Amino acid sequence: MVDGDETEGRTDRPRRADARRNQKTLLDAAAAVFVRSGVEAPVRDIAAEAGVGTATIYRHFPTRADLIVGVYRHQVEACAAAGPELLASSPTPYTALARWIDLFVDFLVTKHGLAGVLQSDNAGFETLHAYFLDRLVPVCTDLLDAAATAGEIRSDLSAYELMRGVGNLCIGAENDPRYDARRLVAVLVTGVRRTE
Amino acid sequence: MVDGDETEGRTDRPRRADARRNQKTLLDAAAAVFVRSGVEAPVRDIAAEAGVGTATIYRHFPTRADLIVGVYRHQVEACAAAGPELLASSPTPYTALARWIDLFVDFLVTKHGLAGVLQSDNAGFETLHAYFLDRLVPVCTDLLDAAATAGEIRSDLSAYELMRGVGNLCIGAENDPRYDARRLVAVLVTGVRRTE
DNA sequence: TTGCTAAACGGAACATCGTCCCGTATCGTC
DNA sequence: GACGATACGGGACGATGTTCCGTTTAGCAA
Repeated sequence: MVDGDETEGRTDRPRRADARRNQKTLLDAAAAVFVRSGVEAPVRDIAAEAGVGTATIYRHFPTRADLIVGVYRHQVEACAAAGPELLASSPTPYTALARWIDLFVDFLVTKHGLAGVLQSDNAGFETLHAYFLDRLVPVCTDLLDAAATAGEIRSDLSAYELMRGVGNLCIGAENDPRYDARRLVAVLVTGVRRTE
Repeated sequence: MVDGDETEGRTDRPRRADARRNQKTLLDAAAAVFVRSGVEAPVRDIAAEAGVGTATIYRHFPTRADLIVGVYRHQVEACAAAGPELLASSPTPYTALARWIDLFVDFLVTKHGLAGVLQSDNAGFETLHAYFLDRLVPVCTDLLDAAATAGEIRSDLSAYELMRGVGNLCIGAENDPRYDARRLVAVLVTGVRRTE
């Protein structure tokens, strides 16, 4: 697999050196602005931070989703990789599932507004939604299946639904001291446990 | 309590007859547009539907939140009123809680985008958030307290958190057949049950 | 080294949307 | 019927996403 090839419709490696440099600059700038102003920061702000024109952003990242994916890809991949590891190292599959979801929640709540935009019905974010799903749902499915096989959890819940639920619970968690997304997710995860 | 007086900073009854008529017209138009295009429909669309200028909307409803509250007030009030009734008519407080939450979820998932906007960190929606909270959190608190007193549920969860969690789970539920908010909420509610 | 071309760039231009302003029309009263 | 306060409409303004187009530049070849 060539380096520039990412997920399906993704931006590939530009031919010219300056363009490659700019792509990196943009990712760094976007990361900085995302931390400061959230993932919905104006395109102009990101362009200014990077010291480039707005069109340059659109050339490298046709949609904001592509930019977000670019910025967070490594962490998403790490999360995906953690699934099998946890399954191997945890006492029971259910424990692995719970720990993995904790990881996912930690990731989401530290990214300003990411959970919200993940669920936004705004056009142009399907790519983002799709990337997260493609990458993480299979991992979650494995964890879920293992726990179900072990008889630890109810089996009428799909990984997709669980992940959507967890993601939704993380929305708006970063700026409300009265709302602790981690606790709510813990309650949800308790709820998937087989009750008998 | 006088009719025109609503929740705190709310719009009061206009003096002139045409203005009163317009207020009603606007509520009807907004309701229609909300159904068609969701609660985030452009102000201009609502104005067009009502056959008035955009300024007229702002005069009657300074923020979009005021308009949304106006449209859904009756249903929110009904939901609030249902709390004590369910508590009286249900076999156990936990059952009442579960049923009441079902009611709330039914309300949310049938209103395009309402759950999303309820949780939007967008300025101008605090009024909406506040109205829902002021009206429903006390009701939920009573149900929660009753169930906690009966020893049916864990007691480390506030009504605020629970309602936020339920609201979040309803986000984006209307246009995704793979995601059943009701089921996820049911899982969450199962999770609050005392497990032992 | 120099010259050429495609790639890449920047910023202005355009579209959309929320919000506000101001000149005009209308209601309700005297 | 006239007058003043109330309400109205639509255009103006600012912010933001997106696209267009004239200009610059990297990379290659002569």
